Amino acid sequence: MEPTLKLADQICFPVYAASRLIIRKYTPYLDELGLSYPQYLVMLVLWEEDQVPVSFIVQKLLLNTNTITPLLQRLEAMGMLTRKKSQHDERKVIVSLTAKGRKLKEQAATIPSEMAACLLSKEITAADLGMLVNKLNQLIATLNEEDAS
Amino acid sequence: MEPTLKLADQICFPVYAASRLIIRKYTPYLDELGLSYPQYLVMLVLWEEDQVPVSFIVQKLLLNTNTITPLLQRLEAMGMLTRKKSQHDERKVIVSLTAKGRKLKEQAATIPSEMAACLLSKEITAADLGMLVNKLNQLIATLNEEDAS
DNA sequence: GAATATTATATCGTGCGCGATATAATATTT
DNA sequence: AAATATTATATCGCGCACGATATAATATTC
Repeated sequence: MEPTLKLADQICFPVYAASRLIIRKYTPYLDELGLSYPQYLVMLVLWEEDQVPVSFIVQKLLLNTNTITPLLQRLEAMGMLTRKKSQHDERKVIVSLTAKGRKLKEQAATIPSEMAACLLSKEITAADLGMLVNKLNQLIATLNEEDAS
Repeated sequence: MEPTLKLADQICFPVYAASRLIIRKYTPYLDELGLSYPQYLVMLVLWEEDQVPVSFIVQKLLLNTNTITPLLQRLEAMGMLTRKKSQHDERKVIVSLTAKGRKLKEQAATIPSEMAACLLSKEITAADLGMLVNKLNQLIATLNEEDAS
């Protein structure tokens, strides 16, 4: 398929639109937790691994500190986490969940399966979704390694 | 694959991250045109069909007027388009390209193939991209029709 | 045809995303 | 060990996205 200036032909727009629509679909569930979508992503990272430097979250979410720092400051103000300078290297800031932040994981436990149900349809099976995740992760890897150079 | 609270397992994050990384990759090309990515999308719509109401662009890009109106105002200030009330229905605002806006299409003509080249790799073929576009469009259709209800 | 509902667009406030820049701490070089 | 470079995080400014609300024009109902 020769790429053209038509909206539907390009990969960029479907990915961009799907991202926004999926996030919209998450919103009612996340409202119950009092989290925005990016805040939810930060919590997902910390629920997997706690007491990590800011750089770890930056790397996982493929965002920069100019986005992550304000996000963490808001989550700190909400009482979900703490930010404290590392003793070994005072440049690093270690992010740790509070009890409240850890507790929230239980409340979030049902979200993934509820969301998966929202995305399935006659045209999109669970296998399709798995394949999509797979190919998108390869695409991300390609785009990300070029960045490093 | 049973959905879990792990970042990598869910569809949401890969789509979100891929969207941002693809847009980042567009940026140097769009800088030459003096356009942001959302502004580029508006121009893509108008290059396909000119003299359309705001609602047409809203529908094509799956955005709302609270995003589109300021976007159009900036593009108008840049001299790319004009906004004029419809004579038949004064609620509608008709968006039309200026000569400058039409002219920009020529300069943008090389972007799609340049971008496609950026996204291809050992792991991602042109056929993969085609399939991705296809499945994402189905996903968008599913998410969008539920909205309408 | 006056009252009400609907439609189309605009405005406002908040939280991202990100390029550019700043700052402070550690590493490296000389 | 003083000068320089690098690393880790933070700040600033601007343009999206979007929920909530406003406003004006047309349609519909009574």
